[in-house]
Amino acid sequence: MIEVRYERGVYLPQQDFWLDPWDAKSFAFVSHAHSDHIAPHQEVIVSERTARLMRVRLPGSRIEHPLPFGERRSIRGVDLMLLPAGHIFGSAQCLVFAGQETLLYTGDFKLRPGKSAEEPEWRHAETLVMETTFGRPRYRFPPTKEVIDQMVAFCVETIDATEVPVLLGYSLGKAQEILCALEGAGLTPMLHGSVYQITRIYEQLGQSFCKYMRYNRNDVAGKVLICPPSANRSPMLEKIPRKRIALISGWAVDPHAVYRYQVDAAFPLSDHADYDDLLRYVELVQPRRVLTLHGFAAAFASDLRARGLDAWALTEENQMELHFGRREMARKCLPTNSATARLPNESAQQSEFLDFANVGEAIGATPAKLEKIRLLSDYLRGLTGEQLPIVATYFTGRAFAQSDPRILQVGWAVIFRALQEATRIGDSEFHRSAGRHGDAGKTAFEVLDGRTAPHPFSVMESAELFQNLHRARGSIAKAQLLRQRFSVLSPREGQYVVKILTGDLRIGLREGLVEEAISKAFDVSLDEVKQANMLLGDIGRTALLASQKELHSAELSLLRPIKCMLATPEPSADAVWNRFMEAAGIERDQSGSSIPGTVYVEDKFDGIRAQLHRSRDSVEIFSRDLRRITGQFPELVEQARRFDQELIADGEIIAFDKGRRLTFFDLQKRLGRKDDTSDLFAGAAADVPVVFVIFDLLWMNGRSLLKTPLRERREQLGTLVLPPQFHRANVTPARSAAEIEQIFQDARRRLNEGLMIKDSESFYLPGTRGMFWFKLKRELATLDVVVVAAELGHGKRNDVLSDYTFAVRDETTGELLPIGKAYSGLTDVEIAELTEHFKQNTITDHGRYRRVQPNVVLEVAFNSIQPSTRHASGLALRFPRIKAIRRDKNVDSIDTLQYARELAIRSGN
DNA sequence: AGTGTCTGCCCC
DNA sequence: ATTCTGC
DNA sequence: GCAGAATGGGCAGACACT
Repeated sequence: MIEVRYERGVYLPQQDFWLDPWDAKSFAFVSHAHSDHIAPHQEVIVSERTARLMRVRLPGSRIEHPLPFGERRSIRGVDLMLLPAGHIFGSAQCLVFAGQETLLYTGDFKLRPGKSAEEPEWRHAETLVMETTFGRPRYRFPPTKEVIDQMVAFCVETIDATEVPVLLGYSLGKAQEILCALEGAGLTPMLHGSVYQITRIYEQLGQSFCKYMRYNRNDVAGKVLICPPSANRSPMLEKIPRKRIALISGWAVDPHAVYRYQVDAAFPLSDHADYDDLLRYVELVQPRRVLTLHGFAAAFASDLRARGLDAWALTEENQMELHFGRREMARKCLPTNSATARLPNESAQQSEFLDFANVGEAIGATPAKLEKIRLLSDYLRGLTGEQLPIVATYFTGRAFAQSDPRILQVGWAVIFRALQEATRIGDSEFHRSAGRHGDAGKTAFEVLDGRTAPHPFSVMESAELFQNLHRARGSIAKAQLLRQRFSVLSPREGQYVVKILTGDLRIGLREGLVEEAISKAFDVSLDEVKQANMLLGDIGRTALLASQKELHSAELSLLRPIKCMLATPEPSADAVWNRFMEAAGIERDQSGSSIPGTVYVEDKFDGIRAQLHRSRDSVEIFSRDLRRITGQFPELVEQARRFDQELIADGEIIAFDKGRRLTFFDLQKRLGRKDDTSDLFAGAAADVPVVFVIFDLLWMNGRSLLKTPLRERREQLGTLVLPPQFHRANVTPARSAAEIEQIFQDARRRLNEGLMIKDSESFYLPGTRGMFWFKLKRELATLDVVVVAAELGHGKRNDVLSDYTFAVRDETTGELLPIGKAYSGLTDVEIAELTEHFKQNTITDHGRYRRVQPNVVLEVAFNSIQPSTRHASGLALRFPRIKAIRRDKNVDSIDTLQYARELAIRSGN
């Protein structure tokens, strides 16, 4: 086989011949005239057209051998032939003959036909040396015509909006391809100077184009600007106020290309072969050996080996997709490992918060979880120790850590007010924008766009902003602070400030994926990260510890809350039992151990999940989301001091008086109430007495019980002496689905909402909703109701009527009285159908909200029903959800107000 | 002072 | 809380 | 199976408005 080496260019030592070397050599083949290829070699082999282009781009003297395509020649003892490569005008492949052996070097090439490059040709060769810029399966380009149509549509729309379309493509090759693509679309291209110059040379070489103009800054209106990518963010373009920029490149298929390259649109028109064409080319050439270079060389070689070919990468530069346009740009492009790689010549000032927002956009743009994690971890890795905890917290949609007691007291009203004042937009326009999106973040982006004077916003400044918002008293002061900031933020930054304020990032990434990104970024185990985050309740601090490899310093300790174990809902005793059988079956297969046969059944309590920490001299109570609620239950704290042991107990606080369980409704009355510690037993505590029902023991006398089976935990719990106002949850063992069902029926008779069913051998798994605890609930009753109004949803449901107000009939007057609203329970398809129906059955249209003909009957389920002033019926449902669309019923057969009242009375409310 | 509006990692 | 959806 | 998004009602508290 012909020997091949690689050293900043392909080298054939037996022939002493270089192929596309970066540095000046005595004798080399130059495949095409891109500037990175045309070093001042002494003697070159080129195609005739490349020779012409090269003379313009690299003046000076050298020995040239301009060869026609398809003719075999011998030059300086090298036996070779050039073939068209289809990459750009004049681009060539080089076929080298050595005895019986041949080697085909592709240079840059593509197979799909272009309008300004020759048709590619190929020959069989034993060795194929090929470029693999797009050697990954995700780079499959759509049909060229489709891309061109999109590109033309982009230009037309932009001009219609009286803005200037700017298309970015290399001045040699890509720009001319774009020019050809625009032919016949009725558009007038205007060429950047460097593009103009090259295009003229093309014309001298016999290529013809549609009519075009040279760039003239006073005449851009209605034209399509074609510029090299380096012009993005350049002073020239900055002078054009209203423009939309599109990148024309194979990298456009990356879902986050728009954010990475800071453009408004991106179209995948490439002069390189895509993944499928790379594979196809290998099949056409039928080589015995393949050597890959550029782009994803290693990955592509590995794919070929998986197909049984002898294939190896000549370089290991696998990061090329980060350097836009590879070699041509690589020299000018800053090296970067971040997801925010930018085109060269970016404006000098950089905003850290904009980086953060752009990473968020990139994460939101890809649906793939692993890609999200990769983007985030790359970004986190590049942050300072000061920034890291702040930004990690932002990515969970919070301004402050979970365990941080600070709250912002900033909601929609304050945000909208601040936006409106910052932009001085009139009410009607503002509400039109807000109404169109149903998403505060998007509204912020839209209204801020072009109405602010952005300047850089650092991560630390953003932390100060949130701190100040927290400190400010009153919605007016908060709105004022926000307004000041909005007016100096870019729209994207404003959008992300709003996203954090509303706690809704909506980029398909929440705490779980942030944990994974931290694990990946700092090369620590995911378990350790989760463990530390659970213990600290602070993802930012967790990230910082991870970066310092200090995660082990977080430990389970008394007086620091841990996440609680959750139960998976199941609709029937059979379903629950089957789950246990499945789990036991799997376990038996693996370990040979026997099925436990017995599960623990407890009442499900309708109160507040709570965690009691009792140390030698203090007591704390935490809610299920780790908030400290000690102050709300002073009498429980007082009683808890009587425990003999130090312990952490898991349980439920329920309203309880005179030996009788009260409802959640009763408990709620004292929940938000502020307690006056000087008057412990006077107010709220006396009003609504509570008890703490303990059902699990997590820690006792210095020992963690998390990895002790439930059976043993319950045994220990059984030995505790309980102070007044502390109860122990009863456990009933069950050995079959029928037994569970029996216990469930009993619970029902006691008007209990359901059961908890637990694997007696399971460990306590904080924060997980696993296959060890289940909850069994069933509706007491359902109501048949009729929809009287429909509203547009939010986020991705912004265009559908997904939110329904429904009514029952008052028998005495015949009136339809609203009793609740629901969205939950319908599939997207059903929502789409109902949207269509309601649009055609609208009585009055108030924009986002419309009253509709009462002709759709829903069966709704609910957790409880109680008196309320919210709806005209005087009743309200807790956790309403749609069970079914009752197409078999009409408005005459819905349930009555009288029946609903009966249900409310029967359930004790 | 009385009423109305908004908010809450609200609680479920 | 609940439910559906995409991975 | 998991994680995420998009939805429900109700209370007390804090402030704004009149």
